[in-house]
Amino acid sequence: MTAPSESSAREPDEPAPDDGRVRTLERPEPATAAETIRWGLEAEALVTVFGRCTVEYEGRAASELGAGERHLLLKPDGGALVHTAEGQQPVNWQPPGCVHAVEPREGTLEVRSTRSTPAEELLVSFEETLHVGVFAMSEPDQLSIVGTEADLRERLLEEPSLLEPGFQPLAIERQTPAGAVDVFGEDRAGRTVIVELKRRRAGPDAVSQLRRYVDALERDLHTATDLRGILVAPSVTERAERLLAEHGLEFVALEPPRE
Amino acid sequence: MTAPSESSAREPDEPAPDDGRVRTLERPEPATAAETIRWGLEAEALVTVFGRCTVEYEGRAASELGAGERHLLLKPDGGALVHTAEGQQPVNWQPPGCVHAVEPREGTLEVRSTRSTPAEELLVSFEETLHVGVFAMSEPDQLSIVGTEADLRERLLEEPSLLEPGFQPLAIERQTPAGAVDVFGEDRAGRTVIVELKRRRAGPDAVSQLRRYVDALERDLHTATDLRGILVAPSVTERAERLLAEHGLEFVALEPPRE
DNA sequence: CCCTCCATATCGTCG
DNA sequence: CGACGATGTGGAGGG
Repeated sequence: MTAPSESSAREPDEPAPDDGRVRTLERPEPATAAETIRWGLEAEALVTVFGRCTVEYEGRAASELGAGERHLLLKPDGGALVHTAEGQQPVNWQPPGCVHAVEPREGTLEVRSTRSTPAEELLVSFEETLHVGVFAMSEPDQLSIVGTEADLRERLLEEPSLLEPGFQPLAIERQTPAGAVDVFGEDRAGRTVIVELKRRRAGPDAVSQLRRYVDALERDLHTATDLRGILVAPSVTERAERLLAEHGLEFVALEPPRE
Repeated sequence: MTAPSESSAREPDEPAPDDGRVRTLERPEPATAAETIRWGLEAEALVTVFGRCTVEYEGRAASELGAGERHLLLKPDGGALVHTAEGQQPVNWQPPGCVHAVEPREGTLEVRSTRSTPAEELLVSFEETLHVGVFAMSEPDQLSIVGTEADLRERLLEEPSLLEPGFQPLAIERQTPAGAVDVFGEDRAGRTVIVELKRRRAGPDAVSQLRRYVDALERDLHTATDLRGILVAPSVTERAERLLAEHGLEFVALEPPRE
């Protein structure tokens, strides 16, 4: 890795400038790193550690990862993420709510994150600590998102004829012995209609889900003949389409709104 | 945020030491930041940007996020992750395979990640760039993990009597019109057995899946009476248990091995 | 807590 | 590239 311009010299352990929101260490000694990381976690900051490390996990499953350069993210809510060069998902992690413990140990820096229910532990051992970053975070801002299944449901409720002329929605999340139905209503002829919504192309799972609700409601209402199940999604896979036909279920193409 | 020890002064834009594996910038100008980030991406390094920014996404859905301090991770494989103080998941992201573009623009630093199929774009606009990090990553190391569904299957195949005395596995991933069956075999009486495995407590979804396979194979083999469907998992939920009973399916408790 | 289900799910594998 | 199912799925909402 060749730098694009000249680098200034700064001794190991010498902290980078602290403007009150960022603090960094370059190649710190384990003891120095541990002190700064603990301080950052105490201050509810986001802490990063980059270096050569091994990772061990034990809990719902168990895993081992040999030595390599990794990027560790410690969140103020107790979450931990270990990222490698590849993949959107962290190679190892710990969910929010964990307790982070940082200890220098035999020349290495050990970061241990633990929780109970379920009992889980993540251990990241840095044999080389190349960078520590402490970043002051702002209060969380609300993410606004459109194009979800809830948006698709709103679209259908605002314009029920998108399902078919004469459709009348009567309830959302109506309970059945098999779970809650997305949209429950009646068609023009007064027949009960059960709608299962999917925000994207639907597969066999979606059909099974719809089938469960229809079965449950047929048993519950003893009205086997006058019950329709309709899958609403942008499209269906071929196997899903066959499953729908086999069980007398229907499909209506509809996309979630984009605004 | 009060530092645990004295900070040295370093001017903005003055790069931190470059030992060939880490390079950082503190409070860089947008143009300087863009240059270093481009250089880092070019070098297949992992690049981080911390600062105050807004985030916009448009693609499979669409989202907006107001200004706040966030941590951006740009991966050499083309992935992007925007992390806030909270949550294990990034608040916004882009999967691997994207093209990252970095531009200074009207006093801000814009990072844009795009891909096609599906067409998606993520735009992170930093109104304040507080830190840039460039980290040289090692080649990926294999993660070894135990306790998966595959491990549970191996356990069952090595000791078929764990299902029941006399069980004989005949195939794994046997194809049916509804998909592949986890384990396919015969019981002591010569009846066909379909096994669906779950590494953790099983819910209604797992029962539906098993039911689909049993239905498909009954139609395919025309042997409605001599076909058994067995769900193998550490445990089942109450609703799943009722669904199993309703459809004449069975349950056997078994956990994935831990070593 | 458990249960249930959505997700810009992501990821691997297979056709 | 699409389909299909596993995931240490995570996260939200309800009981």
